[in-house]
Amino acid sequence: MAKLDESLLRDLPPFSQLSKGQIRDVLDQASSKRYDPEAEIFREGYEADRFYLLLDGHIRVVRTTPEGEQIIALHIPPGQLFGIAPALQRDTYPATAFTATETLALSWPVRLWEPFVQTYPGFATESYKTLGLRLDEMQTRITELATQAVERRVAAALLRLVHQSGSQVEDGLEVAFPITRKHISEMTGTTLHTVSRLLSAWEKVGTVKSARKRIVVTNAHHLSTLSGIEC
Amino acid sequence: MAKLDESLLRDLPPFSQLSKGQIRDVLDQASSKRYDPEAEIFREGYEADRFYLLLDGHIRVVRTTPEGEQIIALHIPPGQLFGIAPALQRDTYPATAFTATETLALSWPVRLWEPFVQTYPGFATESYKTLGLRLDEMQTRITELATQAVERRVAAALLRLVHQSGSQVEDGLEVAFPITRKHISEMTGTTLHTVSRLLSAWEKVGTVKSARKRIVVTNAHHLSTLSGIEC
DNA sequence: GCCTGAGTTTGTGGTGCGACAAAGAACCTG
DNA sequence: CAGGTTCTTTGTCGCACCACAAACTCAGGC
Repeated sequence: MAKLDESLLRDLPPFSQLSKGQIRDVLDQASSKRYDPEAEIFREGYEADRFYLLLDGHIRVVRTTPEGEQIIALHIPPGQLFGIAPALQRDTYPATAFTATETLALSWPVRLWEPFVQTYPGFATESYKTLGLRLDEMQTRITELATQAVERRVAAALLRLVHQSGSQVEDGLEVAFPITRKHISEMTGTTLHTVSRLLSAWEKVGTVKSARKRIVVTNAHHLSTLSGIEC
Repeated sequence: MAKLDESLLRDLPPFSQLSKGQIRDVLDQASSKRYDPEAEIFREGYEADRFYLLLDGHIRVVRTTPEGEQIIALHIPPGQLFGIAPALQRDTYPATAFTATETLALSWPVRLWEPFVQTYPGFATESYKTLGLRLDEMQTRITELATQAVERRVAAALLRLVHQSGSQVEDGLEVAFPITRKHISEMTGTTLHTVSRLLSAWEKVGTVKSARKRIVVTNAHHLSTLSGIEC
């Protein structure tokens, strides 16, 4: 296990209200692990024995249909808790977590969830707030899938990506991790072919720039207009 | 306010572990209200000032798109908490709640949520378990919307309806509240026309019986096969 | 460098399902 | 029971999008 520094947690919402000693305690009980890109952290349906905090990197949380198609439920940016099945009294993970990049994460055994909630001020509040945001986003995606055309859904997905995990680059906002046309199709319920066509069209009118596994949004306003979302 | 009897809560999961005195306290702080069918209980975007327990009747939780289309997020069967925005640190309701039938519900001001969680054994556990189930269902619906054809989605929606709120009748399981083709289309992301055609076809082969606002599933197995869900 | 595989682009055709339309059936009110 | 409203059924048409197919491009390994 890597040596852990208190400053790792000091500024992260679930732990920001804790004293130095409390942070020390939290860290003492954590396991730290580094993952290669495209590694599996936990798997859908398996015993939910730990919960996680993403320190560095990006995570894709994925569900697989009976037919073997994958759909992306969620992206986790650094600093967030994930795999928090215990918060919802689940004993198996409802989805599979893959790393999108090289990744560093802490984890704790589920039996510590309750003590954390009871003991640490702000931990419960922040955890449940995160859950609320995710629920909200899922509801929004359901609404989009149920009512809107592919172009709007892809535009909305791109906006969310750069909003949640975008890094400022010279000519716009870039998705902060490698992402393929296939991945985007798995977020929006379409095919990689359709996504490719949309990106090509948008590139022609200067809305995005893309390369292999990289996407830069150069005109977020245009996507806003297309998707009906303000940003 | 109606007179409240302790037996109302004794057998409901969030309160089942409470003593008589505790139940008394919970009831003393509750407001009880009766609603007509198709009444609005709370509205999306408005201040989330109370949380609710459905004693009798059925609730539809609905989201409205910018274009004014409605999509049904959730059905609440009797005995469940709803409008539990405070559990997720939200200060506005993320959706609107309509009654599907005549309805009786209790409610409490949000400031009591935290005390309930802290004080009453089992309350937090049961509330968060419910939330987990809803999250799971939403994830399943996203997956369906993203990958499956209309027929499968409608079959799956019907199965979920009779599973969660079905009442045994002579020739099968009947959806326990009035429901139109339009409502089903708003659960599955299609049009009432397509739903009508599907129900007609299924009626012809003896899978369902339907009348105005009523649906009876007479052959759940057939729907299972269509939807790929076991029931 | 060359080779292989993964990711992307673009074309062509077919179709599931939405859009539009219109009429019928059941219920509600006075 | 007349008249309106709400819910349902059924038809026809068009097209957005998927399925299939093939070629192109880039990155990494040997």
